[in-house]
Amino acid sequence: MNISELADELNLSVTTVSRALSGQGEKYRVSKATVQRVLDAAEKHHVAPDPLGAGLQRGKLGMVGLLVPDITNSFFSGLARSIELVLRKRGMTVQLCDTAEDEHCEVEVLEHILKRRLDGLILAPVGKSSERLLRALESAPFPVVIVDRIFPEITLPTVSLDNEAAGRLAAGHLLAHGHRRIACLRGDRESHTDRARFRGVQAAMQQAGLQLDPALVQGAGYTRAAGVEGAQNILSQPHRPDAVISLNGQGILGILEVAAEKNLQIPADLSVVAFDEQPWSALVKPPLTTIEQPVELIAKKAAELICEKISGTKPKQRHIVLQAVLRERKSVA
Amino acid sequence: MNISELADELNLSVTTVSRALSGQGEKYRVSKATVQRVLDAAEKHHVAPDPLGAGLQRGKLGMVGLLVPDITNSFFSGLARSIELVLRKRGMTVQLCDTAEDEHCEVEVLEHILKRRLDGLILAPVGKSSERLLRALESAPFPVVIVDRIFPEITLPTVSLDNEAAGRLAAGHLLAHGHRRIACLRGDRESHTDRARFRGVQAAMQQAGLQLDPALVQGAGYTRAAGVEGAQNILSQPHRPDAVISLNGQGILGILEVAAEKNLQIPADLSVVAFDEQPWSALVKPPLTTIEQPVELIAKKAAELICEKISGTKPKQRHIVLQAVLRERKSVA
DNA sequence: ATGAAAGCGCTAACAG
DNA sequence: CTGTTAGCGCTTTCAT
Repeated sequence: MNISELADELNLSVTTVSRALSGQGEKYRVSKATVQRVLDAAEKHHVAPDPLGAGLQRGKLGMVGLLVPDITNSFFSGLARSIELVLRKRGMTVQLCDTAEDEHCEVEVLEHILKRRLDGLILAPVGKSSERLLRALESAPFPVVIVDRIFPEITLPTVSLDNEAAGRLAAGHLLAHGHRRIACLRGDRESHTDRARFRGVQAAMQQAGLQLDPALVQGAGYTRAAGVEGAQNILSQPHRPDAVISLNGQGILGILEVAAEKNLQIPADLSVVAFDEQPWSALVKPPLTTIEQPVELIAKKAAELICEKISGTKPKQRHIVLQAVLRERKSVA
Repeated sequence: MNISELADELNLSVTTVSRALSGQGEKYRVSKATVQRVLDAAEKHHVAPDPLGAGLQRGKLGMVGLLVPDITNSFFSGLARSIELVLRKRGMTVQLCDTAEDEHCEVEVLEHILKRRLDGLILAPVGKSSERLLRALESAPFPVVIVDRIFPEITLPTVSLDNEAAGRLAAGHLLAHGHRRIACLRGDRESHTDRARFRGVQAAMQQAGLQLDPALVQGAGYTRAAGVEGAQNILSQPHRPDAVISLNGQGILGILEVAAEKNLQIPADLSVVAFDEQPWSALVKPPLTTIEQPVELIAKKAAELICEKISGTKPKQRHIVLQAVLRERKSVA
């Protein structure tokens, strides 16, 4: 049953029913009594305005897309959860797409999504800024907000971490503990995020009058396999580091795996700081010292930003930058 | 630009353009040349049929809902990832909802979702089968498939684990290693899934002429907090168990946390088998022996089932039951 | 091989 | 305070 059948049943016009149901009764001066009558009948018959019809008419569907590189990564699943919650409260729904950390897949999905009708898109890019991606983004017929992995070419609104500060935080902590030979497991080096974090690490080192040994800078990508390979490279060096920073959440999996293989004790043989707090960070032995991103806040800001863009309000800030926090546990000695 | 503007530009009717674009050119005998001309122009102008218009006309939107209790739980994020992938390949999109393991929230979201237009819904229920839930489900105007946590009252198609066999597998493994005093960290006891797993454990014990000590059966819920509390209860018993089974993926977090607090060595002081494989299962010390669900297969089956139901094909089986696998590592001695 | 026209369910401008 | 009507963009009969 749809609202026009409901209207028939109540001997009202669709218009009135529509107005009552959409909460515009007040505005159009529908009598309180009528509104209530409509509401009751709608409740009774489980009738609600069909979003397709409404969407077609209004040019909006009440749905925003969420494109993430890997929903399996707890950072992104946390993000998804919070974003969905915020948007649901505002009566919007979320369409999920996972690009499997694959640049090619990302562009394809994006091009596909842009043709479909969405009110907005929150995009956590794979990291690289291919020309095709940028072109696809430019031609988006709806607002787009970028989270997490940003790149400078982009003029779209972004919500991201102060990655450079976070990098400094991680390296600074290690330096404060007297470590000098510090390794760095990077993610995708074309990614602005990774570069900023790395810059932060370098800056902290330089400030201490030190330099990173290039042989100890490894890793290329955000997959688990990439993490393992990078860790492998780092920990196979003849002159082993006494500390390592994982610049992304997947990397730590590689470090732990390889360290276990090589029977390296953490933190006795190797101190570790890992980006991204995970459900199990505190549970491994030793509990991991991490750089925690304010996931919920990022999600909230992104959701708010996209809502503002959708409703046409000029957002106060176009680029929101948030600070990470050091969660000190036992993996650094 | 929409297809009728495209039609104008090509001096064709919307009809023809629509037919060409939807691949029905053949069927309606649109000339090859015309089809190509339309395709080219569409490509050039980034035009595709608006799904809202098409959806309204056809009564389908090409979107299925996915309702999970906790996208942050790696079982569900794995599920989401695979489901989304399968459905995307079929040209469908996924609407994600997270019910935060909350029964109340689940019903609310569900009632809301049922009013909106979806082609189908894949539901991983919170676990309990409230009357309101069942009623909401019955009145669904589109096909629904239940995954993971099923309950007997339900007549809808389901994809789930052979939970009883999985329970037997876990307990059997412990018994084979000579453990006699076995504890069990349960999830939500009103959940059929939890009960089936528990039944399996009991069955294996009985077969060995043993019985579970009721004091060693703890836990109530699928949240992390519930896991911690249950583990607390189990490990504070005067007569401590020599082994424990976590009947769900969150529980193991509690066990590890409490075991660490109490300075219990695994597996020396306590052997552990945990349901659900996690990205970090192999990385903790000691690496965890787990009961692994075939997540991808579950996802694939569920996606296929919902597609069959949507397209009206009679599915071969209504209830698909899959087997878990024991992943033996080092947490049992 | 192509087109005209109806209608999917809704909202909003325009009456009254 | 309520109703009439047009039209959102599309697919699909029915015509030609």
